[in-house]
Amino acid sequence: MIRVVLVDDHPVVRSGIRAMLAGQPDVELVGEAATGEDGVELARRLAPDVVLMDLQLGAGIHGSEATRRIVALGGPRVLVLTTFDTDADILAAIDAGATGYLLKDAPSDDLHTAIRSAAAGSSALAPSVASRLLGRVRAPDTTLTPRELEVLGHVAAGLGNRQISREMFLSETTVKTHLVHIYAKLGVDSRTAAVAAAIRKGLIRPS
Amino acid sequence: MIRVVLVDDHPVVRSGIRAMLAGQPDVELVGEAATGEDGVELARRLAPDVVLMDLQLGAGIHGSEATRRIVALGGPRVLVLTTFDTDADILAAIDAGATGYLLKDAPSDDLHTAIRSAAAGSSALAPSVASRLLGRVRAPDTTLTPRELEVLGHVAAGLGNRQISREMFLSETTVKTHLVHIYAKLGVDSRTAAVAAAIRKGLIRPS
DNA sequence: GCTGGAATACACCTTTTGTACGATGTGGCG
DNA sequence: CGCCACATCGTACAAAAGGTGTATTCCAGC
Repeated sequence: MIRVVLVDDHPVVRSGIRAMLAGQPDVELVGEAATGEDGVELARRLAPDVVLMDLQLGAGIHGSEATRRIVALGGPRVLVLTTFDTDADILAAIDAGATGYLLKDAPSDDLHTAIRSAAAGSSALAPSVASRLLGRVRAPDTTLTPRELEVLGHVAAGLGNRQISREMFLSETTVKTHLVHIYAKLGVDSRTAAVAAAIRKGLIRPS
Repeated sequence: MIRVVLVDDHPVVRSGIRAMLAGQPDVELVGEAATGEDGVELARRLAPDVVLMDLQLGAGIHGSEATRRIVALGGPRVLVLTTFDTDADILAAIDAGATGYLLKDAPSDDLHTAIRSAAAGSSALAPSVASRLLGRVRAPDTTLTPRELEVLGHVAAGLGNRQISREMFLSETTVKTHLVHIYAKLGVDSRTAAVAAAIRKGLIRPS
């Protein structure tokens, strides 16, 4: 029997996960918490096999910080739950020692298999997302320089080259040069396509 | 018995709402949909009393657009589900005829009372949103036509005008005409700025 | 049966953007 | 020191996008 603790600030999500796990004979939901602090405390006290951790907790410590503390306990594996796979802090959670991550809109089968492989200690990420994550982390040359990222941010904000040049105290030519490099690295050939690609890869945050 | 249809792209959320409604004697969940299109179709066919509508649907039409179409049917009341009450498009949903809105992190009691008051025809707006509604002057026509939304979606995907024209079986000039209208409605003057504005207003999905 | 929005389409012109050559300076590193 | 990535600027040209004006069709609403 795999003992699971769930940490999520949304009652709806907790209820949904609870319902999804209810039908599983080899999984038992032993505790729920709405905040990171409570989650850490619960993990310490109940020593579950797996902790399902939401990243965007409304109040208190962030999910990745809670993950770090739970991993430090030594026992439980942490599976990160997140709404968007474009989320930049998935990497932070992995870095904090999360065993894997799951999209909240994943079908319930993915949830079950992910829990089981996490409990089994396999540090492999969920199959459906593993390739995407790996592709993002070690993609060929998607490493934009700081300056290029800055330019890309302004492009995504809808600024033209001249506006960007003024904003960054550059000549328009330099902005263009940066853009050429950005296009090459992202494999696109227009500013709008670059924004689309950057959002898809989580290089910039849409807001 | 209040008949309810649920529209949300997240299986976890659907499962959670379903579990929350299961214990209610006077509420019956008669249908679920994962996309706006399916939701509209379901509302048309089942003629429920209340439709629970998520705003951020992963693919297809936006929740506010689905709300508009369902309200146009005449029968069902639409109760909007949203993750953050800072969401800009709550107003769009209210404008589209939603009876009220509900935060996803609301306790289950709130959900039940909101459903009942929606079914009774009275609107359930949280104070914070109500005040913002009062303080806001009528936004100048940000309602894009379906065709314009379609064009905007392709623009956000990074396509050029010619590619869009081929994709939609149009002439390039027609695409341009649509874009001119889109720019006017969004208050911008370039395709990239339009994408930025559309993402900020939740008109299109980033990913 | 008229009005008006939506969708379609074109011409003409200006501005912006992308591309293709360059070029210089700086800082880190083997 | 020499190499290289990064950042900076230039000119010139081609392609794409944006701006303005006009026009037709269709369909819904008054």
